[in-house]
Amino acid sequence: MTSTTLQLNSIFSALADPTRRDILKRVGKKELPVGEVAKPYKLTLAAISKHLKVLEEAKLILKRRQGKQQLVHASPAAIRDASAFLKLYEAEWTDRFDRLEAYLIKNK
Amino acid sequence: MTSTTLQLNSIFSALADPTRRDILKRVGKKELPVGEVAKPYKLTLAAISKHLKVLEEAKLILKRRQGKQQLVHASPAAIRDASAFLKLYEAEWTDRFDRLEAYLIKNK
DNA sequence: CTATCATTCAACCGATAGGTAAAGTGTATT
DNA sequence: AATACACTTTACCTATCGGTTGAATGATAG
Repeated sequence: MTSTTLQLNSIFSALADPTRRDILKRVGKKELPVGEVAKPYKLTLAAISKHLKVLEEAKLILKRRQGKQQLVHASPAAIRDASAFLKLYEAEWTDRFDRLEAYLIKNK
Repeated sequence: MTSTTLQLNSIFSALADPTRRDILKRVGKKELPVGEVAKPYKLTLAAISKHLKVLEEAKLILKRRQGKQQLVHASPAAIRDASAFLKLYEAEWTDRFDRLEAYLIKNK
């Protein structure tokens, strides 16, 4: 598999989990330490730490150490890749789909 | 969980598999019977049928029966939802990220 | 009706995902 | 040096995923 394929695999599977999408939303607005990231969820810190690892491996977030804390923020590159993938098909499919639907209605 | 959340879960996890992304790409160009969809892959028809079910449940494809065959085509609505989700954050994150990077470089 | 073609469903399997609890690591603080 | 704080890693559990084979279904052809 190409590296792009592997990247898309990890980006989309990272985005498939609602907790991770929510984390992403929050660290996109403001850089947060892991402890703060974890607060809204009724999950253990270990679970959040795992979610962050998945997001980091998909390059959707970056971490930097500041003293004892690890500060987390969203990284736009991966989101741009996923978004580009979807945009590529969006317009084309919409056109084809509209023509097909019109045809099916006409011949029903 | 809201229905939008559930939809995004199923859309992104459907897109996380490279075989499914490839199928999607092909049925976006041309409506194909299941047997044709299956041909390029070294998987059983049953496996492809499962992949199609996942895509259908995510509303990324639609099927219609024509005689013995089931014709498969891409449906743009779900792709638009996922694309909208990503676009929403793309610009915002890019801005924030650029400012943060500039700050970190200045203070390194 | 029966046979055949196109596809799906059911049962099963090994691997991966998401969660926990508990031990381990890195960085201040005293 | 010892303790505390902020995570991360490990070991484990259960559920889901992606695949297989083989039986079942739906639609047409003879």
